[in-house]
Amino acid sequence: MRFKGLDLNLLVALDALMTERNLTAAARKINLSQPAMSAAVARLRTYFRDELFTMRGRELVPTSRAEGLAAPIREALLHIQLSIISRDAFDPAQSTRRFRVILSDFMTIIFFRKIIDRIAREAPAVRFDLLPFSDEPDELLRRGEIDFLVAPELFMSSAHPKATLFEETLACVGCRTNKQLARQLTIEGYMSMGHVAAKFGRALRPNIEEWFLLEHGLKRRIEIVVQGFSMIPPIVLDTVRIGTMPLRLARHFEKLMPLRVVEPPLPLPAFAEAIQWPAFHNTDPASIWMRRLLLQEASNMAPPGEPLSSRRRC
DNA sequence: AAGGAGTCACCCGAACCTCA
DNA sequence: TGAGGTTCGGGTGACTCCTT
Repeated sequence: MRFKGLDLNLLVALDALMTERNLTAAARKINLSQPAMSAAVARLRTYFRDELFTMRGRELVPTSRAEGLAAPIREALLHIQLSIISRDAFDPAQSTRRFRVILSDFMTIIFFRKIIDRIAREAPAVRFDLLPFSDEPDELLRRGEIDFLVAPELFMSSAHPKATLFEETLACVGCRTNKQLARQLTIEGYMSMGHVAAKFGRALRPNIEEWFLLEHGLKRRIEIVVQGFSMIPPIVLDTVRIGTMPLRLARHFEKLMPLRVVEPPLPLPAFAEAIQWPAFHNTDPASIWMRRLLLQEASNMAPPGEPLSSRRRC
């Protein structure tokens, strides 16, 4: 059977080959034998009039034509999966769905813990893979390899739908023994101290205060870079270093260790945390259910604690 | 009945490992 | 360090089965 001259099964084979980059593994993935997969590759080569894959040592390397075909094929297969195969109504109490979510340590501790507690009650068999920041979350959303990206809205592209969760502000933290934090923190004091800065992903992307400082031509002395905000409090303890982190997370750690949380001497902008999901999940009942739950919990978020002075919205 | 696609068995080349 | 054996992975031929 052919669709416009193309055997659609070949698209499944091509998708598996692009994922596995190994003919035998790709064959196993879609329940074919290795020779059958080899024959499928031959038919793909004939149809597309391109080598599609070449051998480099033991690695199967896609040609640019194969790279170009990969994304539309992935999207088409995901669309079939969501609109034809998984059309059953979503029942949270029975579902064994696994949600793959990229989010920061801040959002895991302050927000997602509540989600996990609630889901344990309402959907006990639902599972989560909470993943660290990737340098290409857009690509992962497009390929359907993650269900949600949870991040500051200003870092999100317009390529996928998104919704705002809640607003957050930044605070400076240091050890309670740090005398410079006992009085109001000045810009001079801020710039004179060593900083512990959180950066994300393999490319160590700067966070919001970094953007703000760069924009205003300010350069602080970063002595230690950590992969996540939750590393800042233990690193500044018993030192004269300071760090800048989300206020709610700072308040959380203030209860656990001798920290001092102070207002930054700069008008660091507040920022909105948001969720983003693949566009083809718009009608996926499980995704809709999860979005509703995330937004409900976000609207119930308590304010971050002692109000700091008013700030600009980012 | 014919043709296409599957499996099985085997071949070949590249990479890796071992040992003199 | 290089030769030879081993392993891994893709390709091919013969045969079978299924669909048209």
